[in-house]
Amino acid sequence: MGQARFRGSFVTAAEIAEHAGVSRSAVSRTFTPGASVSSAVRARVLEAAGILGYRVNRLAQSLTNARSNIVGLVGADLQQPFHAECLATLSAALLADGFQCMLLNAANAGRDMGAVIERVLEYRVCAIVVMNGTPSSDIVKECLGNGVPVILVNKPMPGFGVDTVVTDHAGGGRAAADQLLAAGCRRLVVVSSAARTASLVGRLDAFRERAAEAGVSVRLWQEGPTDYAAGREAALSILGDPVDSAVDGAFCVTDLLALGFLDAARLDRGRRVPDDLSVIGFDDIPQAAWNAYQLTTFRQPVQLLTDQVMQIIRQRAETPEVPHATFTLPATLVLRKTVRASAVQSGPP
Amino acid sequence: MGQARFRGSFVTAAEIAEHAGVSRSAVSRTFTPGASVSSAVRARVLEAAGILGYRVNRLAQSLTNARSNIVGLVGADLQQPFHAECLATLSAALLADGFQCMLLNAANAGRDMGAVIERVLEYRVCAIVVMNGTPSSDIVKECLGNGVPVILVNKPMPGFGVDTVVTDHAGGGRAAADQLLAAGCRRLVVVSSAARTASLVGRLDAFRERAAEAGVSVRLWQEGPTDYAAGREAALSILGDPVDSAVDGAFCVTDLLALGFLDAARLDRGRRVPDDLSVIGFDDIPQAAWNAYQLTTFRQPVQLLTDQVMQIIRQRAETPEVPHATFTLPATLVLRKTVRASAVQSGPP
DNA sequence: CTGCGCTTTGCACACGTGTGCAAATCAAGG
DNA sequence: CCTTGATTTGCACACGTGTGCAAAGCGCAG
Repeated sequence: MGQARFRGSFVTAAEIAEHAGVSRSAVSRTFTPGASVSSAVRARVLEAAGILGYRVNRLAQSLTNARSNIVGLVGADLQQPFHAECLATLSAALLADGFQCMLLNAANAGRDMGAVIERVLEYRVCAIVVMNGTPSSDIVKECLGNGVPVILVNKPMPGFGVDTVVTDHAGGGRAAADQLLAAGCRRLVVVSSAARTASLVGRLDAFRERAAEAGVSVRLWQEGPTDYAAGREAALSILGDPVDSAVDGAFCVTDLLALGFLDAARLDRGRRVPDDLSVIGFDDIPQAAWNAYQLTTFRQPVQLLTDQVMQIIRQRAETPEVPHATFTLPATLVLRKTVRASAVQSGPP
Repeated sequence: MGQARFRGSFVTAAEIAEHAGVSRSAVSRTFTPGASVSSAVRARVLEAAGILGYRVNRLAQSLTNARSNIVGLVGADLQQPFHAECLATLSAALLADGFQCMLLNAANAGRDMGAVIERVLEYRVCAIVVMNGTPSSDIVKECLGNGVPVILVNKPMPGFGVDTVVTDHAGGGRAAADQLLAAGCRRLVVVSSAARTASLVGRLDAFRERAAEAGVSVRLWQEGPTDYAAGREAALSILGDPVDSAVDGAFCVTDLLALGFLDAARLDRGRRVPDDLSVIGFDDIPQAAWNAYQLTTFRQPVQLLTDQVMQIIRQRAETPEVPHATFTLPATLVLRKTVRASAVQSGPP
């Protein structure tokens, strides 16, 4: 390759044109699919581009289009298994479809998730996907006002002009109650966190409702963050309590909570799972399948969620005016070994 | 706010200028720190910008600078706990320092990690950070030729004009051997994967070397991927083998391997850890601290690695010509409960 | 050879911003 | 009032690209 590669700055189309003895337009057209260039010119341009190491400048390119093909990906707690899986899946899908993704880590942001969204707006992103967390309505309005579609994952904001892709949390919550009831559990507890997230509340409420229908009351735990340690705290407290310690079924609204709950129940409180106590989680993070846990849980359809998000992005790119919608995708039960087999369905007659 | 916010496209500086009755230069200078604008003009510009919802177009801005303040973040296996932690920490640090990060998920890329790097070069990134995986030397040369600094994490490429930030894998490997030997283990195994990554090999070789110095031979396992299931496979095979089943100390070069190894050793092969068998991991992923495992391991200094990366980026932004270097940061032993306490240091006389 | 239609090429403008340079304005001292 | 110096303002250009439009080239039938 040419020595020009080590000049310390990027090569422009004009330099390629000069080197190939053609006009700059010819260079531009060579790299524009469907443009009209003779094969002779195209060949000379490509040769020069190869020698000099030319790469089209997307910044300049996006300037004329008034929009880049960058998608802003907003999320918090990225190191958490479920969020990491969403991020990995989404970013892979975006790249595969020719988009670039800008990652907006709203970790230390707390309530000012808007601050990071504001910053990515400056890059004229063609869409913003909020993987978790709650953006303020002001910043959402600003995005929409600038023609940037906003796609929320697991965070319904009805009537806001956004597209929403959610797991059927309520369906999962109901099914969780059904499982525990079928397993014969009659002293139930639902373990959540202090975060009143729509997805967590959706699971929780549906669970309680179903249990109520069956005439079973449910102890409620909603304290601390949504992580392993909080799950442990819950189990230590509940199973150590003279009144509540008789619980025989726990629905933890998150796998992380469930795994912490399991560890404390077994190791600190001496419960046998599933013989003394059945436990169900939600998300199906990789760790739930580990042999030390074998957690029965509900799998969020991450791939389907991602596919739907991609479809919305493509859709809005060409037809921005299509009405906004909410897409609900089912959570599927993953039967492992933390729920007692119900006598009726597993035992032979 | 004004109705103009719902026009469906971005507002330009020219429109602000017209609305405020000033020149476009005045608008530009208002948003350029240190530029010369009277407070009266600035106030009118800011008011108009607030009403119309103006955001400077970074794409156009970067056009003149010939460089954006976007940093390319390249990595594979993003959903893996250690990589997710690196990603979360790095992206947070970049945002805090005023950079934007473009995420390049090389997941399905296999060997063509170069393809994603090529694409991000088109955005005139001001640096590329490779969190894991191995970029081809060609693509690295192209980055450097275009004046884009390349920073490799845990992946030394000496003599390539790149900056490198690595954990002291060899130091960790040696210390791991010391720990197991001090615990009285004499039949050692080191569990790795088929991936001959520099970091994994570094840990492995140092461990074997130290063991050899002590006159202890080490069984070597290097099969499959670097994940939980592979760790399980290793334990099932090794501890089921009539010859090798007497091993009493295992160094797994990754926590994921270690946790799989632990589960299979305890649950499938009936070993008591640490009484029958001591296990050490590497990385200190969050799951290693969970009560079901309490894995003794080595913590990679993710925050220090990140700090160092940020320092290099800032450094190269202002002084590109500074010589390239490799920064080695220590791994720290995290003592938990999977290594038998050595009689000499813990028992009273 | 001429005329016609199609393909290819180059010119010139647009995109939105930063900034050097000169003009204009302002403050202050004589 | 004038003069001097400092500050502010606007003009015009540059950044690198895509593309409409007209000119030019080419192939082919008449």
